[in-house]
Amino acid sequence: MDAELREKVYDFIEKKGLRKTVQREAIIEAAFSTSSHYTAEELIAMARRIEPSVSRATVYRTLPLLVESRFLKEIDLGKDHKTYDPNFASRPHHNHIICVDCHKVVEFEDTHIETLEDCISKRLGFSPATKTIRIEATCDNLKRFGTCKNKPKA
Amino acid sequence: MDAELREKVYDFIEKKGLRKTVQREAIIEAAFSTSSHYTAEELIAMARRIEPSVSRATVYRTLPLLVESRFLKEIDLGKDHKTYDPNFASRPHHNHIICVDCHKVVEFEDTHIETLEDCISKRLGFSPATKTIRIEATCDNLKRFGTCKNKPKA
DNA sequence: TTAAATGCAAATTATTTGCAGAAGC
DNA sequence: GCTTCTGCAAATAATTTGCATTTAA
Repeated sequence: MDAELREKVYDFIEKKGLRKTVQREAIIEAAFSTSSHYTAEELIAMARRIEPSVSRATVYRTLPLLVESRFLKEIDLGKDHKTYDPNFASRPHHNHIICVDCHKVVEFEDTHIETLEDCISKRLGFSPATKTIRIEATCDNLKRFGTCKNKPKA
Repeated sequence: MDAELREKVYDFIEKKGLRKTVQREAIIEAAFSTSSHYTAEELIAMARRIEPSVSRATVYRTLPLLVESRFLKEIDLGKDHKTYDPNFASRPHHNHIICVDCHKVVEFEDTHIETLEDCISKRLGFSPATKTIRIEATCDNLKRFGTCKNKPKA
């Protein structure tokens, strides 16, 4: 986990008047030591590798805190469960494109989209805040081979 | 409900080899007789006003069919439940901007965004399909008055 | 010392499913 | 008549919560 980020996260914790517990430390460490997206359940497993006493409840209670801190973001990949993306600390403006078939997710940034969204928000009488763009598309594998690697049987 | 749309929906039903039942008719009628977004639970209530025998299970079984037909779309408003938007039949390319505080939702269309997304998709090796844009922002009421009408107490 | 945080297990909420009877084609 | 659909009620899955206990500050 990036040292600078770690410091920022603990600053946030402290400013909120929250306590530094071994469980929270483990969860934070786990949450930001990967660049992969994960579910709450997966984070429990990762945190327990660092500190086995971490309970499901504590992870579920810590996740909203991290989301509130803005270092972690809840993203919608169209699944039944929430997915978390730890990469907003380093790239606050990225978006996701998802293959409708193999569910491959690619992150991207684009300044034009940023600008455009600002314009649109203002035009509609809003002050832009968080933006979520999700493009669902067909990846090249599907186009070329009629199927992609991980295409579910369904 | 728009007559043209009704015909298209029943075409879809028929092409899939599905049967036309009173319950399905009521659900379809309810689903497309409003331009408001709704939850499954709300659709149950609306459909029952037309045909009281409609059960929860049938609504939950019919919703994925309508989504598959592309006339209804599941949208993510950041709630714990799914939200459905019946306006994609008339405006297939619209997007949503949501006030982070009062949860007001405004629909908008923008050709530039369309174009930009096509470019981005292709650049990343995808063929554009469904696009979801959700902008979370602060609405003017909040900016002006420090609060918006429906701001939850939380 | 004392308020906040934890683990556990039970509760909640949205959604899904098995099954026996009803109904479309 | 043969399937597909339906309602019901029970099952599931993700997440939340109450409470007694532990722990950080």
